[in-house]
Amino acid sequence: MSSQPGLRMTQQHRVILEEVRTADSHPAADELYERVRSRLPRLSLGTVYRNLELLCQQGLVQKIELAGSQRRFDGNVQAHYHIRCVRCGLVEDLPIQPPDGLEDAARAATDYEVTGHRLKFFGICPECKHEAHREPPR
Amino acid sequence: MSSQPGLRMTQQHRVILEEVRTADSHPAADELYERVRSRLPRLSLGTVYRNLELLCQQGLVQKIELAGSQRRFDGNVQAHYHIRCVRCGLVEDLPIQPPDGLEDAARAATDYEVTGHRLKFFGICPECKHEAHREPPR
DNA sequence: ATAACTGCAAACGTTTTGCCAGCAT
DNA sequence: ATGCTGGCAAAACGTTTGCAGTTAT
Repeated sequence: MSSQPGLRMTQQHRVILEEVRTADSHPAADELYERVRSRLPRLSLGTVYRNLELLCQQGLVQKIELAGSQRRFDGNVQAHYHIRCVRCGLVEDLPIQPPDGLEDAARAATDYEVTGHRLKFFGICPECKHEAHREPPR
Repeated sequence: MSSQPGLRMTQQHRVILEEVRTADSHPAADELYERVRSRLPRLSLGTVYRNLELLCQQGLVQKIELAGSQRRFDGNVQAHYHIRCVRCGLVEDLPIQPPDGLEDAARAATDYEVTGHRLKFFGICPECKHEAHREPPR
């Protein structure tokens, strides 16, 4: 891997990637920071952000954009959708197929050169359904 | 309108709503701040945020979440999708229908109580297609 | 009198940046 | 020697909050 000119695969780079990939939830930068710090205690938060940005550019990690709250990251770069619990903020993968002809419908409706889409569902996770009353995410 | 107990329709409230609705693009809070300030020069940015929050709660305005950049607001609260230009950041409405059975497919794939979804397309707007090289959004 | 709202400024949390040292090439 | 990278700390950014004064009920 890492074939771009002048790109070094450092320890930090590798460990951060490993941790995004092994995280069960879709971690935010500061959660990742904690996780990686247990392996590289001198790591700085700035480095986490810098490396996540690099990993995204290399297509090894995906940003999950949800403005207003924190950005989250996903080590699974296959096309897939997410569902987010509106109570606790948890984000999970949702293994469903892209609807047929979705982007074609978009192309028919606009002059944009359509390059992709993002589909996110909202709902209440099983745990929150049962724990009736909880603190909202933020 | 405005029938909740203890909710006042102030000048700021009304003008902010008018400006979200008349804005051609989907404005961010600070763009709105500028627009409204040309009509109410002493208005503060805090008031813009507070009123946008109220307007969202009343269902008169919709937040468009795109983390990493700013939050944007939409005076059109009908169900509709958006397309965003990956070069210049412009957000426009996209008048297509929700795919049939989309949320049902999600329900089948998860234990969440699915309450909604958000679908956003990405692409390159006609203007950017022609102006070949431009500054990226941020 | 009470409660809702405003302007202003300070505080907040997240992300980005500048700087200098270290290390791989 | 060069240049990418890291740690650290400061800055920047968008957003929220506390406060004191104002206005409508």
